[in-house]
Amino acid sequence: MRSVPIGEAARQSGVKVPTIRYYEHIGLLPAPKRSEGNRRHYETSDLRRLAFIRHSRELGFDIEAIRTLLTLQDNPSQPCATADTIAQARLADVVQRIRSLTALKAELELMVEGCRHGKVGECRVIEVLADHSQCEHARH
Amino acid sequence: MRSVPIGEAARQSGVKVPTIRYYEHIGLLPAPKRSEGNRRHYETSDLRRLAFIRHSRELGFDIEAIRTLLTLQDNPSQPCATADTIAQARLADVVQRIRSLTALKAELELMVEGCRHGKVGECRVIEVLADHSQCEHARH
DNA sequence: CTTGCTCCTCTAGTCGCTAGAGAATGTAGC
DNA sequence: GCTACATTCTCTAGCGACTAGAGGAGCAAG
Repeated sequence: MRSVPIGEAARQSGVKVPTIRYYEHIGLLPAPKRSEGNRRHYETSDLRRLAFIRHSRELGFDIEAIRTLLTLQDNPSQPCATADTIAQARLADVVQRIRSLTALKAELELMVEGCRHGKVGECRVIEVLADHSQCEHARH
Repeated sequence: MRSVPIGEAARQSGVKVPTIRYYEHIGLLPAPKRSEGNRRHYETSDLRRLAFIRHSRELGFDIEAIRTLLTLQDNPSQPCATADTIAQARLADVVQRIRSLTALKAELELMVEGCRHGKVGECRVIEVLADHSQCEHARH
């Protein structure tokens, strides 16, 4: 149980097999040792790195950001300003996204509520889509 | 001023020139008339359709949904159940997205707040990324 | 008639995977 | 050993919704 094949790594990390290979391909995950039959075998350190990547992706960091964060993790004596900046940028992005989605939600709700389930010709959904000015309150 | 070239259509609609051509290419926007010099010229009806597409994209509908919505708009005597269903599905999606982004926001805030701006080795940002269990409260 | 803008078509690239083909390897039961 | 099946391998191509760039033609003003 020192090292596990890719399927087991996938199971443990929650990252799909082709995605793990993809991460190796783009240089995010180091190429692991191979068995005699040319199969990848992952050590605990690889699995940790994979978990880091997965968690970062879940939080919405893009691959380049993760690349930077991993490099930082590999150099623990550096100042963490870069990591902080990346996280803050991501936070700002999330906040912005929530804002615009909330505006969207209000508008979609109005559309859906306004629909009287009759003919398309009188449908508020279609009407609003055709005429942006009908929903100026939530500017987007 | 009956019909306008593609640049002007872009300006009026807020859709970029290559995107307008792309919409034509995928059959979302009908191919407009051409001038002698082979330039596209858009009528008011094209501009209306383009505005519809743009507004729909802003609201996050995907191209296939917009294709359906446009077909509905072209047939106003049909029942609008389909339009309603599409809008409701989109609303449900937005609501879900807001939920998960809000959880994410909480987590990113904790990370960023926890960062003491020292070395990477003690940085909470990196630490949390490496260890998902440190943020179980917001399950994602 | 030249300058500079707009427009044309076409191909290829973006991001982060995902799907599928076709072949080899590993494992469990008989 | 042999067979069946699961897992793995490499490779290429596709997804959505554009975006970028090459290389060329048209057009309006000075």
